[in-house]
Amino acid sequence: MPEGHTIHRYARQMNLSLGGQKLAVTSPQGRFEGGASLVDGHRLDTVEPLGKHLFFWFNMTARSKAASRKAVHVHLGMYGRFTTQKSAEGDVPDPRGQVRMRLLGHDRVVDLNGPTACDVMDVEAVDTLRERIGPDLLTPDCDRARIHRRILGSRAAIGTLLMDQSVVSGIGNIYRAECLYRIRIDPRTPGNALDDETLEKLLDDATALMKIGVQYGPIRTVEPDVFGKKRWNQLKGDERFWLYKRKTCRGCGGEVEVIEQAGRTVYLCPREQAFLGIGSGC
DNA sequence: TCTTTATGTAAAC
DNA sequence: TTTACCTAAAGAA
Repeated sequence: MPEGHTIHRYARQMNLSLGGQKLAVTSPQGRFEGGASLVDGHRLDTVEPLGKHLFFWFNMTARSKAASRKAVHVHLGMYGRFTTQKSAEGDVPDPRGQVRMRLLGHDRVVDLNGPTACDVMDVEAVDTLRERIGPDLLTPDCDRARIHRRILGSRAAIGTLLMDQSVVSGIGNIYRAECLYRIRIDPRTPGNALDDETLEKLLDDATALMKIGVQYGPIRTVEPDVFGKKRWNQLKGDERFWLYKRKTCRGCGGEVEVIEQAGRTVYLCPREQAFLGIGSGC
């Protein structure tokens, strides 16, 4: 389920299972053979998450040269996923499906299937890419002020802005709909109709929800205390949400409205979510 | 078992 | 604005 929380979760897992090790890097499927051979046999320093992107930083130190770094850049897109399995010498599991990249460490093997992007980048190329990616709410040094400037200075709809990865990175279609419902703002509200305080509340809520996502995996936007923790852990499908993909709103029981913004389906509650700005309340 | 749909983005029109 | 990428889960039959 790749929204930003999944990326942070993977980074955490893979730093634990592969970080600091020299890895055998291959492309069982073949589509990443060239890239894999560049980093094969090198040490994985760290796995860095940024929005919906992951960077596997390899130490490329050559015998006679100063240290250099290269990154395998991965974007999962809609279908991509990593799977981690145990492995031992002489007992490495067969790749399942179309495995673009396989990372083999001391006792774990990580397979990457179905990514949108998987390529090797040097430091400069990563810096260029970084410029296109807005602050990540899950990053400790997240530049909230920059997000405020972009949103409060834009006439575009808040629902569109939240999905624009150059404005704020990591939020996907589920968190967008659910956060806007939770603070009761209509997704069509222009960014510049919000005030500082409301926007801060929105970003705080998104951050809190995504942190829960990093901890548990599947997205849940309903508070644990509504159900009791045991039940909460077992919520499935649209039970986990207020609105997303639901026919009725969990809050008021009314019909959920479905619209489209920037080519993606948005769910909203027309009774509870307020449209702010010109024309509201008239 | 088959068909539809999706948490995303970039390229093509 | 639409299509393509590529995979698996969910829904329909």
